Formats: sequence, structure tokens, C-alpha cells
Amino acid sequence: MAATIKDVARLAGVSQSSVCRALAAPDQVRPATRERVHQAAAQLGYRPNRVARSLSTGRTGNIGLVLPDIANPFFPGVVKAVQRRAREFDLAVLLADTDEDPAAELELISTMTKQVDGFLLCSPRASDEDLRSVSGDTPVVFVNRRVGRLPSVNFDSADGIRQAITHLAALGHRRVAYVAGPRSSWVNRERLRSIRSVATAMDLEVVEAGNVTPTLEGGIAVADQILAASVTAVIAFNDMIGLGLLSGFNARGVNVPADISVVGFDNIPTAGLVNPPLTSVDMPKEQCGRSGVELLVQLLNDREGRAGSRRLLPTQLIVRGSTGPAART
Amino acid sequence: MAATIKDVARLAGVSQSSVCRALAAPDQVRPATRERVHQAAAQLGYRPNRVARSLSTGRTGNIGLVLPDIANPFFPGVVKAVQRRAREFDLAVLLADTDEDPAAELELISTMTKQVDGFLLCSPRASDEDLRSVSGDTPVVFVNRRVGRLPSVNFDSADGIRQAITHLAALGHRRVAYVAGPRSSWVNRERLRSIRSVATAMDLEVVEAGNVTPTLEGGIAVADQILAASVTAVIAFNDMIGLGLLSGFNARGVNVPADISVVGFDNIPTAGLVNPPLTSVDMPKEQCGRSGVELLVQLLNDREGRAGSRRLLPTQLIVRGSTGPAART
DNA sequence: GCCACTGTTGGAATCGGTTCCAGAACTTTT
DNA sequence: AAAAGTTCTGGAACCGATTCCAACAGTGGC
Repeated sequence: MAATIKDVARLAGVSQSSVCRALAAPDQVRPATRERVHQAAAQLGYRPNRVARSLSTGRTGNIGLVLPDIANPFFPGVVKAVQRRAREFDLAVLLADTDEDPAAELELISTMTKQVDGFLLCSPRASDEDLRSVSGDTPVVFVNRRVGRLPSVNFDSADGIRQAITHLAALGHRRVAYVAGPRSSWVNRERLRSIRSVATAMDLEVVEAGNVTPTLEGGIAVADQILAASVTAVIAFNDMIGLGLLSGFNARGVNVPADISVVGFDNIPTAGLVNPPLTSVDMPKEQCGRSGVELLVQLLNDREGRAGSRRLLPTQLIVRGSTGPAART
Repeated sequence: MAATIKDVARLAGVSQSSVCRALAAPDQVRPATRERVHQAAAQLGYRPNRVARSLSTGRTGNIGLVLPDIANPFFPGVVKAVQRRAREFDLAVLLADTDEDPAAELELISTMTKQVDGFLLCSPRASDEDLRSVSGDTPVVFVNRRVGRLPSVNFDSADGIRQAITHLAALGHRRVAYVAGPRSSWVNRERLRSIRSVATAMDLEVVEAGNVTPTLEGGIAVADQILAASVTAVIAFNDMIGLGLLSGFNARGVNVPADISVVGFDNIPTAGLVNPPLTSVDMPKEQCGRSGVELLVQLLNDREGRAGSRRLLPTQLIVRGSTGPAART
């Protein structure tokens, strides 16, 4: 079997404690001993058993990454960055996909809570109250959601929306639709609020279309409703819905952007590939994953350091072919 | 803090051992005792500490999911299914993204090996030899790769290729290109072999284009080379490359499928969204994830059950707009 | 040459479960 | 009612690390 600390101790002719110190706190051990221990460890290919370590230190070396749907192309970029940054801190990532279900989310969190040191909750769907209570038990960093003053990483959507609406207004659009995402999504509520406020300020009229699932199907399903709303542009909660709209419009022979302009959020990789390519508000996903891990690590080290640090990442409108001058009405 | 087994024992007025049995092996304990323990456990909200359990049982309750690039849209579907099925077996999923790097892959595996009961290695890039050695240490199920007779889940690519080439031949294509993926990819080598053999059998000529990264950029970069090869159709290692080709051809004013037909593999969600939509060989990703977990669980339970069970999943050509009759040459 | 001091080291307790083993508590048999 | 058998139960060892504490060695000062 794998070598344990005892094997190393025996081979090096020292006690367990010394082996442990030689590896964990090298300056507390005489160079000669340290050397012997290192050699013995190397010879046996010794790797400390993380489970045993966890038990005595109370730290697992794992972080939980919880997200609503990894099939949504927004997330893989974040996941990848989280993974990479976590590895640099010698942390492993436990992944949980909640299928957009708030109850499943809480259930998964509570199941995982003993095996992780902290959570990165991406776009969580649960209520503020429930999330607050999770955050009371375990260190948590929220991603793409703000819960009071708790640590979080967010995108400056408000600014993205300002850019998008300014862009549309400059193209002569006066009446635009907003296709809302899941009702349980905090980001959705935030975006709706920003859009209302920016639109009012810029004297645009906003028509709100029902909540749909943030998927292609959701966008396709709502296309008719948008066409009936006699708007010249539509802003979708995210790119998946935006792509669904493009697909729906195309199927109905509606020309984008000549007849109607479409703007999405997230700037997922596919956005630039379709025809016409989708104008979208880019979110720096890698930076987001990295920052999330960094904040969490900070939270884990500053034990009880109630420093509710929050980060806001910049967004940027990427103008592509799906937006153009407003159609004559 | 959280309640431990001792707290439960004290409250129920029994020993630790009885608590443990009452919860793990209820039939070995008198109903009255069992009841008292359950009540005490419920009252304290007791949840066994998985770390402690792991240490004594030698099982972690985790499985490691290793894949080359989660940003490749082929994987999220698999990951989601793995996650879900694993949860049903009360297993947590540790995710590792290797960035297509064989060395990083082995390093990640060896780091994680102590904290998981087994691995699901998706499209691993390491050598047969290294993988065999990993498989000697820990239960492993290979996904999208075959290593000797070791347990694996694979797609019947050969059949998919037969379908694709038959389709192209029926459209009058006589000379097609194959854009190879990463040299380290086993699937790539397999596909190349199948294509050669099927093409020979059907009397088609195959031109092989250099190995590229299985990304959009890879496809775009190789577009010129394909155009220079005077073929009427091109088969790409995967859809990402296929989409890159479409994008590259479009940028050069080459019409698909009038001038050239394109076929991809994987049938990723984006394939149906671009214009023209990409003809692709579909792989049942969810089934793949589920089967992988099932095989692994089986392997974990049949300790030393050297049953090298392997599954082969069906593939299906999805014909879309990117393929059409061969251009006149 | 003795004392005090810092620097190292080994022994043992600990984390929270699981499991073996021996003995206690019940049943059944005679 | 005693003997034999079965079922339950508690004590203790164990998994593999970490860490506290006491003991020890070596150094320097006097």
C-alpha cells in the first residue's frame, strides 16, 4: 500500500512528529534530520494522506463550487478559472450542478458542507435568507449575486446595460423589449431594475416579456410574443435566450437586424459564431473565477475576519451584427 | 459546533458503537435502542462526518472526474450527467481540467488519488502505459478511450464515421479531407484509422490535414490548407474545429455547402445554431456520463472483481445544412 | 564545572467515525 | 429452573495525520 508517515519515520530513524515537522515546518527541525526525512520520504514516494490530515486539522482542502447549470456556456469559463486558481492554492474543487432548482441547491450545499472548507456559490437561486444562513455556517463567496454585505464577486451589469441602451438609443431605437430570465435569478432582477432606470433616464420605452428559462428553448418560445410587442430591439437576459430569439426570428422570416435588433448578456463563445453574430455584454469570466477563489482563500485564512470584501468586475458591450439602425415603424 | 457521534450516544444513553450500528446496520440493533438513537440523532441534527468516516473505512465517497477542457462544449453534458448519477450513489465529484496537457493530467491524478475512491478519465491524453499504471493503483473507468481491456465507456465512432462517409458518398463526394485533432488524443487516432478504412472500402480518397487544437481557432487556422487541397468535403475531428472551418470559409467567401461540405463530431449544442447548421455525428453524452458512473460504482463494489466491463454507445449522424451535393471540380 | 537558556525531539492525545471482540442480556430448550 | 444458544451492547483498537507537552541535548555565561 501507500507509504504512511510511520514508514517514513521508521526509515529515517526519527519519530512521526519529526517527520511531520520536517515536512510542514522545516525551520523547526535540525537541517540534518530534515534532510534524512526528506530523503526517506522521497525514497518511499510518500504523500501525506489528505483525509487524515483533514481530520486532525479540521480543514479538508476542498472547496465547493455550486452552479445552476453547467450546460449554460457561461459557466465553463468560470469553472475552468476556479479550478486552475484553486489548484494553485492546493485546493480541490467539488462540483455541484443544481439544475436551476433552489431546493436542490440547498440540499447539495448541506450535503457537501462537511467535506469542504468553503463554498463558491455561482448565481445561486435560493433566497437571501437561506443563503445568509449557509453563510453563517461556512465561509461562502457569492458569485454573480449580492447578499447584503457578504463577500461576493459581481459583474457591473448596470454599466453593461448603460452601454447597451446607449448603443441602441444611438441607433434610433425608442421602444425595446426585455426578455426576463428565471424569476429566482437575482441577476435577472438586478438587470430588470437597471434597465428600467437607465431606460427612463434616456427616455426609452421598455416592454417586459415574461420569465423564461435561460436556454435556447426559452428564447425560441418567446419570439412570437416579442414580435407582437412592436418593438425595434430586444434585450435578452442572457445569450442563450438571445440565440433562441435569433433562431426563432429566423424561422419566422424576420430579418435581424433590419427588422429587429437583438442584444444578449454574457458574451458566450457561441455568440460570435452565429449568423448574424450576436451583440452581447461581455463578462470577464476567467477573472471572475479567479477572484472568487482568491476571496474565498482570504476568507479561509482571516479566520473570523469579518471583512466582507466584495469585488465588482467591469463589463463591456461587444457590438456585432445583431444590432443595427431601428426599423421604420 | 456540529454534533458528533458522541453527543448522540450521550443523549440516547448508549455507546458510540450502538449509535454507529443503529445508523449503518439497523438490523443488528434492538428496535427500542434503534428508535432512541434515531430520535437523538434527529434532535441534534446529526450528520456523520464524512472525513472521519473516510479515515476508518478507507473510502472517501468522492470520485475524480478528469477532462482535458471543460470549455469544450462536448464535456458539460457529460459532466452534468456524471454529477447527477454520482449524487444518486451518494458520491461527490471532484473536477479536474487538464488543459489538454498530458503531464498536468498525470500530476492532477496523482494529487487527487488519495482523496477519491476512483476516477472517471474523460478523453485522457496520457500514454497507455501511464494510464495503465494509474489503473493499477486506483479503480479507473476510461471515457472516450480504450486502454487494453480496462473498463471504459466509448462511442461507436466507427459506425458514426461509416454513416458520415456513406452520406457524403451518396452526395457524390469522391475526395474528402480529414482535419485531425490533438496528436495526443486517442479518439483522434481512432477516427483517423476508421476513416481510412471506411474510405478505402468505399473507394473515396482521403486527404489528411495537420493536427490542430480542437478549438474554434484550430479550425479557422486550417481553413486555407483545406481549400488548397481541392476536396469537395471535409470531416473535422470535432464540432469546434468544424465550426472554425465554417467561420474560416465564410470569411473567405467560400460557400458551404455549395463549394464545400463540412461534417463534425460530437453534435454540440452550438452545431445546430450556426448558419448553415453543422452536420454532425451525435454522441449520447448524458448516457455516457451515467454509464461511466455506473461502471465505476460497480468496480468499487466488486473489489478486485477484475471484470473489465466495457460499454459501447451508439452514435448517429445528424444531417444539417453544412453538407450538400459535391461541387463540380 | 554548574546553571540557565534556546533549540530539537519523541511520546501521547486528538480529530470522529468504524469494527472487532468479549461479555451481558435476553430466548429457547430440556 | 438450569443449561445452551442467540442477540445486543459497550470497550477499545484503529485509520493517518497534527500538535501539545515534557524531556533532552547542546550552547553560552558565570
